[in-house]
Amino acid sequence: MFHQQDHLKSQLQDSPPASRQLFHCHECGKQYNTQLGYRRHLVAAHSAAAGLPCPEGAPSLLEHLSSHIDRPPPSEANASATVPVRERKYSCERCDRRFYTRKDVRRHAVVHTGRRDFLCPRCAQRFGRRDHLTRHLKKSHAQESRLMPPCAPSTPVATPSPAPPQGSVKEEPSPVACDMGSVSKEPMETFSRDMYNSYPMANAVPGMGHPHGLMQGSLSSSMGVARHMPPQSSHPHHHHLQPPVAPQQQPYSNMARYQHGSTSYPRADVDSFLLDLQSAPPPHLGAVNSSTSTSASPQREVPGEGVCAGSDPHLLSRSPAITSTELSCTTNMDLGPLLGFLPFSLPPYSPHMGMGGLVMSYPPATTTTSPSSSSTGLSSQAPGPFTFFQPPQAHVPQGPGAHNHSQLPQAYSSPAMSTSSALPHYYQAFQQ
DNA sequence: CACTGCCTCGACACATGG
DNA sequence: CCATGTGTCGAGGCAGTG
Repeated sequence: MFHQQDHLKSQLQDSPPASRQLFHCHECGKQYNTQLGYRRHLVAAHSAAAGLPCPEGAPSLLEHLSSHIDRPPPSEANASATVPVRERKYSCERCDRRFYTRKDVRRHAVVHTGRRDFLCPRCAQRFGRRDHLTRHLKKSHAQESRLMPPCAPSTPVATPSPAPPQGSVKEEPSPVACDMGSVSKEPMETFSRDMYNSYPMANAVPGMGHPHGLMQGSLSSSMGVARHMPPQSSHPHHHHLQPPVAPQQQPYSNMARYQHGSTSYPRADVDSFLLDLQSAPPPHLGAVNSSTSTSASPQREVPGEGVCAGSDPHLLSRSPAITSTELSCTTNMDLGPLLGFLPFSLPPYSPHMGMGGLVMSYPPATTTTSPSSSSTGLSSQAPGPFTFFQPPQAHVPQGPGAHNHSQLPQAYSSPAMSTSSALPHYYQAFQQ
């Protein structure tokens, strides 16, 4: 019936996934980065010409589809005679929404909890579901991912963590999922895991209202990305581990988290977050130790990370100090060692730095002039923990083009060195 | 049955041109 | 300023797998 859709379907199947493929409109030659964009174009521009109009007279595809609501598909019309009509017999206790399966209800719970345990290692954006993060990585960071050297999946390096990755909390998926371990089928994903694994982050702080909402620290570690606690948490622990970053960096990382504030984050959430920025206490490792040692388990990500770290030449080439730190981090949350190995002193805490979330920053020099500093292409994007922690002086405002954007994940670029063109508008809004 | 991931749609934000 | 086009994300449906 919908020739265009069939066409699209076949085209999608032919297209390699996980890459930023283009969707070409054979009618007008237009290209789209997303399937949705292409489909919308088809519906809007070629539906009439292609004979898409529904036989029933629906003016648009969407309207046509809506006409089928509560009606079995034509192909199943006959079968429906013998198959009882499905009903949404599982309802959400908090909103009375109904679903076809219980797992859908559980997954739906995230809507109420507001938890966003899946953090993008590249832009610090958070997602409530793993598949959302996966999709985000594929869509938004596909190109960056391709620069990453594939992580040998068959190279078992790290000792699998005994702790089940996500099992503790079923109703509310633990942040652990961030390890992306199960998603590591592509270079990009491999990179993600690397990001997660380098350093454990301070996690749940007692009384923070995030019992299991541990931001598996590993993620932010190598990337220097702050693993933000869910909005509910009024005391982000990420400030426990505060790398010396330019004042603007933190706002940026936080900002990324709220880039879709209007829809993704309730106003209150944003407000509370801003409050955190202003009231965040100086990094305090002690708090981290005491609070994290019993809670969550950043270690959970260890397995995935270990694998990557072990198989990734880039990671192997890192400083031994880092390696040892990582190892220690995998077993406990004591961040003392973590900070101890830092080659530089942490900058004095400043409210302007916001919650000390770890923020990844690319050293202007290394990222722009020596992408090959490390043995792998990944180096240019994931130069290693040390490179992410830039001495304050490194963040000197630079003119546009001061660094090569094509080789860097824009999101990771230090705001200080980022030009207005390097970041989406909503990112820029946070750079003030 | 639970977990995972893909597909799809709706909503929103942003960019651009009139 | 507004309309339009496009990209992205939240969320639900559902199939595959163990």
